[in-house]
Amino acid sequence: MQHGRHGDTPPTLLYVVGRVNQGIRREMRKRLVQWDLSIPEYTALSVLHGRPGLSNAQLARRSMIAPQSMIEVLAGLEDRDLVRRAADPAHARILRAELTDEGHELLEAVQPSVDSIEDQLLAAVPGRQRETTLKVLVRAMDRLASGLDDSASEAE
Amino acid sequence: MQHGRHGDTPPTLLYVVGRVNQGIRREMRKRLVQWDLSIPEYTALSVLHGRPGLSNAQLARRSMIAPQSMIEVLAGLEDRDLVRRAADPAHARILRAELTDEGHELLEAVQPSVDSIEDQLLAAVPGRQRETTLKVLVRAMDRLASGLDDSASEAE
DNA sequence: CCAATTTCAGAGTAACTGATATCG
DNA sequence: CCGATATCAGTTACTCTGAAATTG
Repeated sequence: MQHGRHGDTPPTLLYVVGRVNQGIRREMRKRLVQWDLSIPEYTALSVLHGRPGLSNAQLARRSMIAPQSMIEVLAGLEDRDLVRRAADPAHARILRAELTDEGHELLEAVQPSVDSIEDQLLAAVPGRQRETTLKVLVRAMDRLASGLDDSASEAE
Repeated sequence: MQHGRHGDTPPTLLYVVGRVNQGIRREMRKRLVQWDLSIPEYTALSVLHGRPGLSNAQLARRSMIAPQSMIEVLAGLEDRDLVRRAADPAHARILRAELTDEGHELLEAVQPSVDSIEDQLLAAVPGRQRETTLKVLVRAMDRLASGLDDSASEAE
C-alpha cells in the first residue's frame, strides 16, 4: 500500500503520489513481463540510455536507493549483455556502465509500450499543467535528494 | 528503483513519480520506525481515520493493491488493537473496519512527523501550483483505477 | 449458480543493513 | 588514513497469484 490521508479533506501529495506510483508499477510490470524485464531493470536501461557512463554509485543516488540495491540490477543486465561496464581510465575503482547494442535494441522495442502509459495518464491534461506538475515534482525530488529533517520529533 | 527516462530530455512523469515516491518512502520509514508502524500500516490508519467503515476489499481497491495484500496489514492492526472490525448488519460477509481509541491516539501522535515531510517538499511551491499538481495526479490516479490498455503491443 | 468478500498459503520483487576489499 | 566505490551475504518489506470458504 501507500502513505495515506483522509477522504473529504483534499488528499495529500504524499498519498496521491503513492497511489499513482502503485498504479504505474502494476501497469509497467504487466507490460514488461513479456520482455522479461523488471521495473528496476527497465529504469536502469532507460537512464543509461540518456546518461551513458554513469557508475553504479551514481545510478543509485539518482534513484534514491542504496548502491547495494542497484548493483544487483546492474549485474543482472550485464549478465544478459544488455549493459557493459568498463573501468574509468582515471580511476580504476569506478566502473562506468553503458548500453550494449543489444541493450539499445531491447530498450527501443520496449519503450513504446511504457510510454503509452504516460500518454494515457495525461491524455486530457493541458501542456501547461503537465509542465507545472513536472516542475513541482522535480523540486520535491531535489529536496528529498538533499535530505530532510524531522522537524516534528526534533522537538523533544 | 523506479521507472526511468533520460537526461537532458525532460524527465517523464513516470520517472519523476517513481523517484519522488522512493524518496518519500525512505523518509516515512525512517520516521515511522519509532512507532513500530510500517508504511502500509500508517496509510491504512490514515485512510480509515478519514473514511471509517471501509471494508478490506474497498481499502484494497483504493490503494490499487490486491485484497490479499491489504488483509495482512489490516490483520496486523487488528491484532494490535489499533483497528476494530465488525460485520455489516446488512451483509454478514463484509467486515467494516474503523480505528479504536488507541488507533486514533497513535495516528494523532505520528501524524505531525509525516505531515512535515510534505511541508518540506512543498515549502517553496506556490499554492496554485500545488493545486494543479494535485489535480493532475488525481486525474492520473483515476485513469489508473479504471484500467489502461496497452496500445503499443496491441498492434500485432 | 453467480458475484463479491474474506482469508490462508506460498512465491516473488525490490528494497534494506552489515561487512569487506580496493583505489586515489 | 580517509572517502568513495564496488560487491558479497543475509534480511526485511511489500505485493502477487492461487485456492478455498462464505454470503446474498
